[in-house]
Amino acid sequence: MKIVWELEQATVRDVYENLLERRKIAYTTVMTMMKILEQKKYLKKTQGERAFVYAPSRPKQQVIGGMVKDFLQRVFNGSAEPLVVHLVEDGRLSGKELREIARLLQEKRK
Amino acid sequence: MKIVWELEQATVRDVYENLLERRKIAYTTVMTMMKILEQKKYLKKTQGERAFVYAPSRPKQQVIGGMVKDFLQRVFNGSAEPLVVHLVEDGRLSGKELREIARLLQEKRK
DNA sequence: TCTTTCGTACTAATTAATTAGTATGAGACC
DNA sequence: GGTCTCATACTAATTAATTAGTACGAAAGA
Repeated sequence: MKIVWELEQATVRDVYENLLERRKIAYTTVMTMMKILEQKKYLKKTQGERAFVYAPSRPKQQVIGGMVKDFLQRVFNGSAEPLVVHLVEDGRLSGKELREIARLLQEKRK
Repeated sequence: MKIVWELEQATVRDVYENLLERRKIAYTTVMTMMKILEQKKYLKKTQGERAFVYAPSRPKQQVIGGMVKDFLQRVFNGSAEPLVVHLVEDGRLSGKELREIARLLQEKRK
């Protein structure tokens, strides 16, 4: 999905070649995965010049939102606050990021 | 794991009965799972009165931290800030929680 | 036209995760 | 001692996810 989001639209070959740079994988494997993503309605395909062209069928934000929600449910029983606390306290956020978040909160709380 | 964390320590039967309240599951299934968790070093067992008693072998914070890190890596390429932004903007946080987080940030940035 | 290349559909092998059955033994109970 | 309950070890069935092979057709190139 990440790759298709990145490219906005892509053929199996596009994704295959992109993935190959990072790991050994068969062309048909990519095809199968993309077909499944299509069945699950994450991608939609249209007939291209030669091969099918796949494009995301749901906004990335929505998909990611769902994943975050699932994770939250599974690990934190659905509540977001402990996760934020964890992230803030964990030291993985730079000073700059912390400032941005603080600013965001200001906005939000108006 | 959640159940063992909750109880601090538990036998297979404890966990089994706890789970049964929420869904149908076989005793031996729970046993198998706990054995695997033990192999993976999430639980350690000691001989109890009759059955083995299992206890967490790693701090909950550490385990959850690992899960958060994995999720972050997979979904956000490892950066925490976009996730926090997402959580804050998503409307799943109450006013009270937002205030707490703001306060936390104050602390942090000192 | 013949051969090579590319793409798809269909099928299948492999691996991992989940769930559970069976044999067996130790102790409790009568 | 015989039997019932509970626990474990070992094995296995089921399901889901991942990865890939094969057959075949279209079309591009020589």
